[in-house]
Amino acid sequence: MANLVEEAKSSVCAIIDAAYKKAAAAGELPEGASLTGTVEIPKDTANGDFAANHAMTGAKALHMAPRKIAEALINNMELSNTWFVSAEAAGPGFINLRLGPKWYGDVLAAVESEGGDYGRSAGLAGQKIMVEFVSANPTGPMHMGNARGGVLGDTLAEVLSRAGAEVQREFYVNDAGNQIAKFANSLEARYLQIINGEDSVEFPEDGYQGEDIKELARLYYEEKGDSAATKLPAERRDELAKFGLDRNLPKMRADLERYKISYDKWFYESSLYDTGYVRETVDKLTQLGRTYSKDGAIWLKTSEIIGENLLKSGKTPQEIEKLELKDDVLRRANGFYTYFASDIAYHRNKFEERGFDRVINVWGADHHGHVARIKCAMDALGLDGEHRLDIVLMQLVNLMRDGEVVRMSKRTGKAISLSDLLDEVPVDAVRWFFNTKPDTQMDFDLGLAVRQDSENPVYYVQYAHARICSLLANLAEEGHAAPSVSELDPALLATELERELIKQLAALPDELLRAAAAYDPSRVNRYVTEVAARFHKFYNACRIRDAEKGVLEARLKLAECTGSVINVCLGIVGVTAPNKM
RNA sequence: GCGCCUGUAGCUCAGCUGGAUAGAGCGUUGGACUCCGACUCCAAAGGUCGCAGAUUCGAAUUCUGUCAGGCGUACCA
Repeated sequence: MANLVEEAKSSVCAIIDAAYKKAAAAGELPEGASLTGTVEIPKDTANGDFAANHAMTGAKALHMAPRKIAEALINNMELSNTWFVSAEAAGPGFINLRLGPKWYGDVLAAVESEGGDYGRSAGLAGQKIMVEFVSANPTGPMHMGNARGGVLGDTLAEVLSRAGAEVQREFYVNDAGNQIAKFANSLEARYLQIINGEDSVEFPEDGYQGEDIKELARLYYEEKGDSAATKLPAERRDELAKFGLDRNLPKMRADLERYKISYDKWFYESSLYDTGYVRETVDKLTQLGRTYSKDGAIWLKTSEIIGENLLKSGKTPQEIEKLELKDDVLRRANGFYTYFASDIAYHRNKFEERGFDRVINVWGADHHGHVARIKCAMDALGLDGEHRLDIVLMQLVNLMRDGEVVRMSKRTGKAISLSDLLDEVPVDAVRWFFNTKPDTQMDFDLGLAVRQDSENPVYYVQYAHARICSLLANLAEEGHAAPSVSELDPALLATELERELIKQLAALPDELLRAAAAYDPSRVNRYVTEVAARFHKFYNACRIRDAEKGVLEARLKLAECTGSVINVCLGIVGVTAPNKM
């Protein structure tokens, strides 16, 4: 679990701290101040491998010019027995330090010894986190939004896990409530139309228009004949809905599997009703004084709860007034609970019954009106939704065909489903493509996707991996195996390109921590693309086969470590790392 | 109206906790294997960081205002 970048940065701070004490003792700098600052990696390596700004931030406290402070610190700096070989003052007062061979060797040693676990850290150790994603409506096939959400959720979960958290992936099956009633009504209409003719039954106005509904009704008819036509409508609808879900859910599972997503748990909304948990949760809110009755319905005092939170965070009553907060119905006048009520119960279950410290939901941006409400409901239950429930809102995907937007609606019947997409575009390309920052809108042009061969950076990265594999295989045949790091002299990796590549390998642990902290797994794409780029540059400029034995082996080792890191990263994104292409 | 998200090169996007001359890919133009995989590499051209103020040694980054686009604002889910 080594993080050589972090360790080097702390080392810089310690070195500067020691230098300050020595300089103060020698009377070169005023005593009694504590020098703090940040250490960063300069864009331009002409400015060293690490740059510290301690002299600049300390200028006021020491009443001296930053540049003078930097010089005094450097004069009193002890670099022997550190990773660094030189330090110099630069620019307005930066202290720039340069790494020596030992550090580069230590990076390769970490990659070698940790292998597939390289990049893991303990930053989130002890945290039990749930990532709930996709949770597509089981009444129809999954669409492009689900495709994006699937990659985001799955990759985010992986990144959190590698940052040390205990992560569970969950799919919430909305197999209850109003949309299931609509599903049943639609199936019933199609079924009766098959038996009695198109015009015999009017299709429900808010029904699901899709071809898949007709298909399910047809399947049911083929299996059961017209036996259900004479049954009581309620019984018939229940049977049809069950039939539909029993076919849709396994298909979803299979599509997701093909997409390389597997869940730890499929959680059924209906179970919350079966056990009375929804009612109990609403009752609890009532006992807490957070509901009221009006027009025959039960309402949650959303505006009151959110208002209290905003007051605490420093908003004025006037500002809150302007937001025109509204309350929400939990139980309708007809006696049925709303989706909101069951969602509150579901989230309460995640925290109270299953003990997650943190819960992350990946939602489409069209659900964002729901975010504040569900958090506030958790607050009302004393579950601190504000801090423990995070919603990743993902902007929707515009599906394009021939430059025109295709509307993604289940009801138009024209939507391109996830399985259609995977028929047209390789899984590797789709997973890579959808692993982008959640909050940007994106267009997905099917025509473009098909010819996404050489244009897609995923192939660039995969090519680097294949190249490394074949290099290792070829040289092994010639009797050159990569030695263990302990057997090679890292000083032989002396060119700028080799060192740039090693520095990039060293950055993985930090990169994964940042991706986890920002809920932005797309950082892995950019990171590994840069690994591949630096490898290609190195490979192009540094011959391996014809080099002197020590150099050859050191470079071979570097290639092997690079391949290992690429393999780890592609694994996180869910993309294959081929040995040849 | 109100709220959330987004405006950086022709296109798609990076840009860390405010740091040094704002970067990459694609596209365009030109170049590099008799050589470990040319699905690669090198180079050039391309910028009012939406706009206007404020904060400070220093702003694409923070704050305020403003313009543009997306989404939301149901006894739907």
